[in-house]
Formats: sequence, C-alpha cells, structure tokens
Amino acid sequence: MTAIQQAYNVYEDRCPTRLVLDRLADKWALLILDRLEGGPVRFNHIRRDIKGISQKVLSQTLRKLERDGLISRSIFPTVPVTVEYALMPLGRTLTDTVSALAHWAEKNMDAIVAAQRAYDQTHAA
Amino acid sequence: MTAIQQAYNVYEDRCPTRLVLDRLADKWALLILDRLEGGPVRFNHIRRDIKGISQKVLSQTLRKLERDGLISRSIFPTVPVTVEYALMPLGRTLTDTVSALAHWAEKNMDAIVAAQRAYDQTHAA
DNA sequence: TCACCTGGTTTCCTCCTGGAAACCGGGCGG
DNA sequence: CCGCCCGGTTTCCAGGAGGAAACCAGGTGA
Repeated sequence: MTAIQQAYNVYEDRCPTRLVLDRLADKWALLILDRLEGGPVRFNHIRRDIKGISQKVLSQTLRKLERDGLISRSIFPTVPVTVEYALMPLGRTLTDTVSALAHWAEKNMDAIVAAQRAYDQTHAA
Repeated sequence: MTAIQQAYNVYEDRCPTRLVLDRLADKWALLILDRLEGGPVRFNHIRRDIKGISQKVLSQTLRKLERDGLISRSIFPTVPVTVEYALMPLGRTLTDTVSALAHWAEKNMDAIVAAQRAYDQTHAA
C-alpha cells in the first residue's frame, strides 16, 4: 500500500485527487510552471520560449493554472499593455516536484531511448 | 534560467527530453507507476484497482512503459496464465518523484478546489 | 488615417484518444 | 463439447484536443 492510499484512494474513480493529477499530467502545464520558476514572465515571452505551443493552448493553459490558484495574472497599463504571469505560493510548492520530474527526464533520457531501441529490436516483426 | 536549461532546452521543439516528458505527462502512466511501487502486480489486478481504466488503455500504457524500460513483464505458465508487471530499476528511480507529485495533489487538493471556487465567483458571468 | 504593438478570442477543421464491446487463444473443469 | 478463467487484440465510433489563421480591442506613433 502506497502512501497515497493511506488517506485517499487515488485509484478510485471521481477521487478529487485524480482531478488534480489529471490537470498536472499535461505537458504544457508542466513546461509553463517550469518556465515561471525564474520569476514573472509575459505572455508573448512564454509563447516565444516554449516552442510549438499555440496562442490558444497557451492562453487556455494559463487560465487553468490561474483558476487553480497556481499562478497569478497581473496587468500593467503600459503601452502596449503588459501582462505578467507569476507563480503563486501554492504553485511554488509544486515547482520543486515538477523540476524534479523534468530533471529526471533529462537525466534518464538516454537510458530510455536505449531501452526503446532494445525493445524494438527484440519485438521486431 | 532553470536547472534544465543549463544542459538542454526543454522548451525547444523536438528536444528528446520533451518526448520523455510527454510520456510522463499521462495520468494513467502515473497511476500505474504508483500502483507498482508496492511490488509486482498482475494485469487484471491493476485493472480492478485503477477504477475507470479500460482494458485497451491499460494494455497500451503498460507496453509503452515496458518499451521505455520502466517496467518489466513476466509470464508464468500457471493455469490460467499469470502475467506480472513490476518496476525496473530505472522505473524505481522515477517513482519517488511520481509519488511526490501524487502526494502534492492529495495535500493541496483542498486549496485548489477553494481557489477554483473563488475564481469562478469573481469571474462569473 | 493607417499600421503595428500586446494579448488575447473565435472559428474551422482534422486528427487522435479513449471508451464499449466483441473477439481470440491456450488451458483446463465439468 | 461447452464454458470459464486470464490476458490480451481488434473494431467501431463519438468527443475532445489542438493547430492555423482570422478577427478583435485598446493605445500609440507616423
């Protein structure tokens, strides 16, 4: 029995923890959270940095994260208008784990690719 | 600049780390990895435990994880046949982080739900 | 007046995910 | 011979995610 099951059962359908986990299991959200770790960033800056994300998806994901209380959205009446996104305290408690996950991916990338190659060879048609 | 960017740039398109992150950003994969932490488990056992997962998706996800070298698949010629899935060493290095993520979700679930409610009220139509 | 900046929203359309349910094969048990 | 167990695969299908691109608003400068 894992630590999680002691209190709730994540494996249960409709468990609220699952909903949270669903939201976290989103590559764009993870990348954005990681990107915000260094301080507030503006919309188009994120968009330029995270290659391949569309305007729509960035906007949607940011709003989800804001709704969850993980990030804040601040509007400055500069010209042109500036909108800054920043980690909220709640979000900051999460980035350690997110970073760890990204870190793990970076560190074990080679092993995974090697495993995939080995698998593909032995399971070839 | 975050730790990740020092070596690779996860934000770059086609970065291999992104592919790994994509795979990890999958609620079913995370749940399965968490479920396997306690030791080897059989196919139908996982299926029964993780409520709501379909046979197809479970099968697909397990094969992906196996291909990535994260879990192993062992067949025992019992009657009826027994198939056990277990964490590989590589997968075990990951479960700490996955558990942390699941833990975080459990711990901060209430805060998130509260944030959502507050957001929905202030942004109501 | 027109163009252009930011920071979006909306529309359209396509592809992929994932659910439901049927089917399968080996190996017994009755 | 039929049925049932496990551990899948296959088929069909509906819904949603997400990309591309157009549109929009407020404000400024030429």
